[in-house]
Amino acid sequence: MNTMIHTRECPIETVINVLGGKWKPMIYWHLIESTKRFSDLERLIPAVSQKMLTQHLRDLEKEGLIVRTIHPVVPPKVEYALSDYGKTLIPVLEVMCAWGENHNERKSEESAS
Amino acid sequence: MNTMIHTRECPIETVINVLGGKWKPMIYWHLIESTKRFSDLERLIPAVSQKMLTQHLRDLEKEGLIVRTIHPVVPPKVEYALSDYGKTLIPVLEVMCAWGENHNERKSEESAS
DNA sequence: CAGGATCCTAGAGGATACTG
DNA sequence: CAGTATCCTCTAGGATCCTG
Repeated sequence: MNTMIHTRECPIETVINVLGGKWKPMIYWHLIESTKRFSDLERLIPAVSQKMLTQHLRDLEKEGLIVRTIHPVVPPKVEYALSDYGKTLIPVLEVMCAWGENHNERKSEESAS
Repeated sequence: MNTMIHTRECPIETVINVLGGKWKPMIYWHLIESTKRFSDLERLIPAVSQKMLTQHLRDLEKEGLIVRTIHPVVPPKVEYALSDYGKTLIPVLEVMCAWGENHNERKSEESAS
């Protein structure tokens, strides 16, 4: 495989596409902590619409980052968890998170001066 | 302006917002290599429109990531370079890039099977 | 409970023309 | 050369209603 970055789709865009949905980082973030049900995520992220929550979960599942488990009970019980592969994103998120926090502080200071 | 909104915005979203424009990662990526003129970037990123190139450059400048230097000559000469602060993003990009490349390969294999 | 199906809007981005 | 200024398109996302 060619590792000449410029000739291929920028891998950074890949990451942004994977996490780029409005609520995806937050969804992912909550799943790092533990497995969650659909209604858990709705409660944890009150502003998200059902439609987008569903759609983002499907996207993340399609990328192999999360696993959707349907328990055949009544009422329905569906659980979402990070896949082993999905966990490989955690260190990436941590690095991003650290920079993002610093950047937010920087902007706060600058608007306070 | 105060920072009353201390809802602890997810720092990951901060990174995504900073790099989230359609061409921002690519612009940034080219500037890592060296200082570039506006026309250089147009040539390096043929698909970008003038409008978006200008707009994204302004955004990146506003975030303090790049520096815009106007040389008072005729014809105009404007150069864009990473700021020292902007360079702090490089390690973050490298981590993202590594994961993104791996993810692209993974998806290639899966669609080839 | 965990969604699917519809309809609708805002804003990111594109196309084109013009200019100091 | 390095942009503005307009106008236009397209889609991510929101709101609402319905169901196995």
